[in-house]
Amino acid sequence: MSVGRKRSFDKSEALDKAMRLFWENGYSGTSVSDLTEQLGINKPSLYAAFGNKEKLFQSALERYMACYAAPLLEQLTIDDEKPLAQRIHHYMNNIIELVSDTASPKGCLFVKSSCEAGGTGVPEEVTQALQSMGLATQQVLITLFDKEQRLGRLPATAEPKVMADYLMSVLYGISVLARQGRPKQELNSIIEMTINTLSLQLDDTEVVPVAG
Amino acid sequence: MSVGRKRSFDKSEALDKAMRLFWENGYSGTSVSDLTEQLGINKPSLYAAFGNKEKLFQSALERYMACYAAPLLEQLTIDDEKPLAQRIHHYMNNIIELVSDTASPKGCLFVKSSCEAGGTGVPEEVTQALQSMGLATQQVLITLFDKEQRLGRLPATAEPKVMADYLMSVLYGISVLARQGRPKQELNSIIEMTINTLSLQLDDTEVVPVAG
DNA sequence: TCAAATATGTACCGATCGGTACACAATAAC
DNA sequence: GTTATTGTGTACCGATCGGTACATATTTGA
Repeated sequence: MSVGRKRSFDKSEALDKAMRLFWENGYSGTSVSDLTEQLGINKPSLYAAFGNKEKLFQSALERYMACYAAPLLEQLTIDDEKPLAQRIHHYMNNIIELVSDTASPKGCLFVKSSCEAGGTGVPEEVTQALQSMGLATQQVLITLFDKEQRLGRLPATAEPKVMADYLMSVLYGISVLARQGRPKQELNSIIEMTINTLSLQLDDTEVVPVAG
Repeated sequence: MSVGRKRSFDKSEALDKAMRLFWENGYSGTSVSDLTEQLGINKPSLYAAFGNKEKLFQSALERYMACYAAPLLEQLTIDDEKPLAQRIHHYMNNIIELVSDTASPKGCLFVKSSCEAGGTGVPEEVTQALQSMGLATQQVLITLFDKEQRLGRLPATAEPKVMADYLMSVLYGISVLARQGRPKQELNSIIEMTINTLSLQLDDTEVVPVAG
């Protein structure tokens, strides 16, 4: 065992509470006093356990991606016996559940943080971490579409990168709408149109408008 | 004429600078000292001219919507001799120019503020104003699609509200991607897929040319 | 039992926060 | 000129910011 006094709080639970605070109020909108009050611990304990406000935010962000975003993305890429359109539909449904869940703050912590980042209010390292996460997600989607294309499930004319960016933009937009308070039902109707677009890329027999 | 000493600065120019500061750093990320320093005026002058930080932000937000968002939306709804798909393509192009303009902060002030709002860091009145603005924009788009449908340019099965929400989600997502630093060229490719989706609603059989 | 190591609680640090009191400067009506 | 009115500049307010010094409380290893 380790030497010294035992920590009197659950570090994982504390990190979860911190994540939700940042999720609700953002990086600049969440003070260290807010955190210590909500986590039920003192400042020295917080700084000893998590470093400082910036590192705590980084940890909270990583927890969010690992616990919320990554599992959905993994399910999308792994479960490959079902048709791609069906998996994307399911994926988008899960995202909408996440960003409009009444038990959590509205919207997506990653999208919210990405919008807040870039200015002087957010440390440069955080901005860079967010950018890396965004590009990593994009790469996963590109790899997915690329694989489907190699398997002959997408026409040779399909562009995996464009499809990935398109899907991300719709999902990001849905997160913003959810943050604005739009009900889940309204967001769900957006899925259908998106699937239609991607279905065009999935099936050649559909009518595909071509620029001319 | 009015009595008293003349204001030594241009109120409109000052509001423009304030808007850009909020656009770059957000509401919580922008301090009154940041504002006075950038605007080149003293605190009492700022408070006399704009009330307080919250009212200044409201004014900056209204200026943004009036000078940037509204003109593009108006052009979309007024210029009705061209095909709808073409007008939407042009509208989305304009939005991308706006959110990735090198002369302004990346992204959209409205989207950024909407994501920041909802928590304790942003005054309740600001959150409500943002919500109203979002619903107003949605209503303009719904009215547009509704009108096109009544004119027989959209099939009776089209759902104006769903189309409006879909378009807004893509545009919001594009703003987030722009804030993350994605280059303009990558964002432009998203337009094509979106137009394809909306073209399905426009015409089931005819090929709709998509010109840049 | 005692020393080393780690956590907690209090109390505090300098800096900055949003906002203002007050003296003074400028302008217009009389 | 006088007076009323309005903007400017300085200097400051209490509150809060992120962060820490230090004494005390536990815990393990020796």
